[in-house]
Amino acid sequence: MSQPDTKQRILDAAEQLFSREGFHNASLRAITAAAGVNLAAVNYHFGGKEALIDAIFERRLTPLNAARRKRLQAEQEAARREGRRPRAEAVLRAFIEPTLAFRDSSQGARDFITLVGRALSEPQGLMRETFIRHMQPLLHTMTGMMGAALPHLPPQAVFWRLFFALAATGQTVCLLDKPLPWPDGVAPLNRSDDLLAQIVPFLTAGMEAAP
Amino acid sequence: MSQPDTKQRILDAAEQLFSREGFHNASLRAITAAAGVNLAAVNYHFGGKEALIDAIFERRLTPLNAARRKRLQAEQEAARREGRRPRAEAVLRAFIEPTLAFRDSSQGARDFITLVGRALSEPQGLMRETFIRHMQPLLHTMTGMMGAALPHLPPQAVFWRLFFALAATGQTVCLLDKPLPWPDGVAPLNRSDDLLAQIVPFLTAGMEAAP
DNA sequence: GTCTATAGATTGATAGAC
DNA sequence: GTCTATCAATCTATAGAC
Repeated sequence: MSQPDTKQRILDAAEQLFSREGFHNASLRAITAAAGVNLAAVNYHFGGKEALIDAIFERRLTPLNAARRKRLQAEQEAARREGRRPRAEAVLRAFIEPTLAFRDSSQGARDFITLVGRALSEPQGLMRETFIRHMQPLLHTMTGMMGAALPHLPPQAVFWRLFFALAATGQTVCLLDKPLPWPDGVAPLNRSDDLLAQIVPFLTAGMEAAP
Repeated sequence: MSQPDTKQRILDAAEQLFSREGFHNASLRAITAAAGVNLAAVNYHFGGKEALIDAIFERRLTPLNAARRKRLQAEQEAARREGRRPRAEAVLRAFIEPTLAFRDSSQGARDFITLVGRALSEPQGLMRETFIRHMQPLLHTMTGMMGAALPHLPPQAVFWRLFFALAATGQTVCLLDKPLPWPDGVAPLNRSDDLLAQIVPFLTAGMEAAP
């Protein structure tokens, strides 16, 4: 590879343009121009426009979900060692805190979060299916731990409350990365620890509400 | 108008195709073919492809937000009459119940909900701005009532908790209209009263959590 | 108001030189 | 691996007959 980072440059540009303009509205000409590579490079290195989607999600979600899983396993281990159940708040934090750290890490990460919002808003299609495929094992683990944390709740209720909590978290993180008409005197919660301090009590109370 | 419902037929088809394929990926050819009208009819009746967006959101959000506002005013009036504060749960229900009734009303309504999800997932653009413009006055009213319902909370906390609650509601309603890999033994909550019974306690507990 | 025909621009992909 | 040149398909929008 005479240009050893051509593939990464293309992924950076595609991530940014797919998230800002949408997959269909971001042309290969715009992507390759932003990446500073030749128009034909996408087809040479990836095989086509659609193959960029897999590569983008793979690159971001593999390390992010590994960080989340590590946090889940730490709580699992701590609960076992201390002879207690896992805590609902810890399970939520194991998902949210790595998410916010990821979001704070780069503009490319913030673009990727916007792209995740687009992926989930599609009724079907490659982006949506790729994202779901990458998330499913982690969500399965989280559901199990949440059931252990809330043993008095019916499994159906556990599942749906976790669904609501992750929907709120995901939509909030996505919306924070976009311009919104904030009312007077309300700060946009740009600092991750401020957001954490607001959302964790909200979600924890929801998870632990009386049935 | 020799074809008095040409405009409505176009709106129906555009709503369905914009929500399923995305704005840029739904061509005027596909829309006019689905509507059974001529290709040139969109430009004649609306002036262009982008003008369809305004017409679609206007047609759906005007009656839906009127129903929500009516429910808010009923709670406002009941609280005044009984000399109490508005209830957080009633404010939430004033938003959610008309939403679910709307969703149950037709396939076109479900398509529109998917389209709202797309509108919010865009970082900018006509769809996003049109939706926000239609929602802002109602959200302002809801924020004020939620502040009256939770007078012990700082206004910042009231705002953000309502934000989380609406993010969870919106994302949940959007996701329910799309195929998801439901785990074994979990029903998709297709019945609106089942969803209501699960989500209202979750959100109410979050809104009323200790600060 | 509806229709055909078409202009004018843009797209993803690829063949072939280097 | 990179680049130019180009093909074939698609798009929105519009001119003009009826």
